[in-house]
Amino acid sequence: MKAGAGTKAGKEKKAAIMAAAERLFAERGVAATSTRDIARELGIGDASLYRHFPSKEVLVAELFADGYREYGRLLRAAADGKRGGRARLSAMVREVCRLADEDAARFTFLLLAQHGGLPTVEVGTDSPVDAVRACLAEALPEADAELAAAVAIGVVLQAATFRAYGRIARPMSELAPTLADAAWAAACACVARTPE
Amino acid sequence: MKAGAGTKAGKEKKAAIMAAAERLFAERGVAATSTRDIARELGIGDASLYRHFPSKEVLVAELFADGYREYGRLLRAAADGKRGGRARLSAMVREVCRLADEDAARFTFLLLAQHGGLPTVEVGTDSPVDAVRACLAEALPEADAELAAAVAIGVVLQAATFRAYGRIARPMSELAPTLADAAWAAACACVARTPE
Amino acid sequence: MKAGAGTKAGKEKKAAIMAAAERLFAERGVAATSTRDIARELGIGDASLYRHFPSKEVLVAELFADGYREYGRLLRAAADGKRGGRARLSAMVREVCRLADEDAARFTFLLLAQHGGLPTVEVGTDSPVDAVRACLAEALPEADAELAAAVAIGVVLQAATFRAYGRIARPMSELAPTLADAAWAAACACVARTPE
Amino acid sequence: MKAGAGTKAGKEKKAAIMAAAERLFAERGVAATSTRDIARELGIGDASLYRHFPSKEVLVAELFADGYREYGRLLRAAADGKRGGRARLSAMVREVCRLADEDAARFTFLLLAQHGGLPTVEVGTDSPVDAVRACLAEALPEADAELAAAVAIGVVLQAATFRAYGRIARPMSELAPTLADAAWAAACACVARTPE
DNA sequence: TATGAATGAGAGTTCATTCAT
DNA sequence: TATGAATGAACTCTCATTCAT
Repeated sequence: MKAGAGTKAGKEKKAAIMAAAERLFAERGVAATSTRDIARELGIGDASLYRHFPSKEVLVAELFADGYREYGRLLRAAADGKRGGRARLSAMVREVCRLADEDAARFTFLLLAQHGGLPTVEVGTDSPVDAVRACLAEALPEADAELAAAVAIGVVLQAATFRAYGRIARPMSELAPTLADAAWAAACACVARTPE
Repeated sequence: MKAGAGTKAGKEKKAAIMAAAERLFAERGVAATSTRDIARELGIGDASLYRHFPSKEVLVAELFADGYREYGRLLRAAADGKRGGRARLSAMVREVCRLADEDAARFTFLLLAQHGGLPTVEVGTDSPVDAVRACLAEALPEADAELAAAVAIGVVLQAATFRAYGRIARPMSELAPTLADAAWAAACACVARTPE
Repeated sequence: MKAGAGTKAGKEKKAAIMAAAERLFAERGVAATSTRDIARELGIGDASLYRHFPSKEVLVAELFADGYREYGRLLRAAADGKRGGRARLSAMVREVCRLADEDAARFTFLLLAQHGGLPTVEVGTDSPVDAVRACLAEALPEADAELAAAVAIGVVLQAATFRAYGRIARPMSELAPTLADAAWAAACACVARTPE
Repeated sequence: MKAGAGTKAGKEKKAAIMAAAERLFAERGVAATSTRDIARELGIGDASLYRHFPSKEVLVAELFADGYREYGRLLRAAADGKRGGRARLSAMVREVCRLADEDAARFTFLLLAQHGGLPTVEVGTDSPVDAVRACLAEALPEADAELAAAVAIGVVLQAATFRAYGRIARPMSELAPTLADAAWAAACACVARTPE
């Protein structure tokens, strides 16, 4: 049997490693999580990781790139059926809040954690950030798209950060309508500004 | 009597260490900066840091607490003369943008970097976050103060993050008016559910 | 019945492994060549080597013993028809030079590389070293045979080493006549103490 | 006290490390000697080595470069007073034999061991090899200097190798006169050859 | 006070080898 | 038979910290 790279069992193991790593990275940060920590979490030897990933750096990068792309896809999908910038942004915000609630580890790792500059990762225009930017660029053509995206995203992420620090108790999904309004309002404020 | 930890020379040295550490922490992150890096930056021996700080953790905590308190003070001072929530928030945003432009290292270290959960730091109610929260709690008594603070802060910090990643080129101070409007609009959206 | 270790296909595989290993060992040294390197070179799985060899050490030993014996046989064969010590040594030198040119990897592995003391290998009196020693012992009965063999061999091997390091450009075969004279002269100097 | 790099005690320690490393490298080879082995030999922690050398590679390189240069110097010094190529070569051979007997570890490390290609080391024309080459180039201007050096050096080094393997029992110094004759004879054989 | 030296713990990674399939 | 997965041991090297001077 000359199976290329990755038996079924192998792929499952790889997925298990990624899941465990993601959880630990979200909890403690990438730098504070050792490869041994990840292995111990899975009950395997530390050297076994290296059958599935050539290095910790690649593991982090792959994890990040995969998740980031997936998030971008989900946001675009959420906005897909909606008409009007406000409704589309609203759908995206709702989706983000759902993701934050349903898989907190992944959300934290992807959007709140610091990965040390991520010099390796290049996601192109698949990212959730770009999904928001594209939405707002279309809806508010007179606004600085980058800035509008920044403020809209900031609204949601900072709420999530407050939640992570325990300053906010309610689940994100409950906050979604309010955050959607706030994000839209903030984005709108980026229009019709005569540069002083 | 040689320069001691309590003397003028001692204090200067301590300040120099803090400044160098802050710069390196902002550039590479706390975890990626070793005590030796800091010492080398200053041209002193690696053990000399321990004349002024009992541990790296304390250095980080002190740096953070000092800066955080100072930022809180500055924000409150900026808002002091103003009347009305909107004007007060606006002044705070302007001040934050000025700080971001004038000492990027400190700003990045205090507001953008992650310090690994910061479990040691306890700033009480002196923090810039609480300054914003207090301002909005007074101005928008019907809003969830914590949430309003989160969205207003998120607006500004995410813009700064985009700038740090090179997505936004203009200095923060130029963006300040827009960000002030956006922050206020976002905070207002946290009141009731009637779209303004 | 699939190809087994004793079948024709099995023997071919084993030979392929030995050839690849020899090349890599010569290029990088034994210690710097991993079993995985060898497997990858052949496009087979890392565990497959162990179908043919019980350990890396045995692979090295077998490779060395085989080659060494073969070299001894070839040297003896080269000298076989010749009369007189000088002619016999000359033929051996020529043969060694031919071997160096024709299969540099094998030559380097067998005669220039160090294998870490080679404690496992025991070639008895089949070795090329002993072939030279026997030749000189017969031709120069008054000389210390071991020493005479050493100097004669050193003449040729050091030339090959210089070639390996790029200090000598011409192929060994071109140097063979000169090296034969030099080796003979050196061996003769091991007789008595009367300068020839 | 702002001593540049290296207290007196520090320099002694560095020398001790180099001596221990040299001995182990000679005994087992560079690859088979771990940094921990060296540290254990000295009764210090493994991390302590890194206060004196930035890496194992640098330790090896420094050791090699230092010793090689020293050997070159000694060979040139040994030949200095002598007149005539033969006498000069003879003095060099005697000196090499003395070095082999007096500090076998260093001799083995420098001249017999394999350091893995030594890509880092660049000794220029200070090396013992070049000392021999220069001597022979002057004495035998019609010979290919590189080849003459190779054969002369091979004579001595292969004798030393035989000794290292236990094939020769007498100390090198006893063999020196014979080896000097043999080396000179071999070098002379590189003259007056009409390239066939 | 300031420093070079020292160090135990631990990092990421590689290795030869075993094992289940 | 051939293989991907697994692994314990070992590797080089870094870190925050302590200590003698």
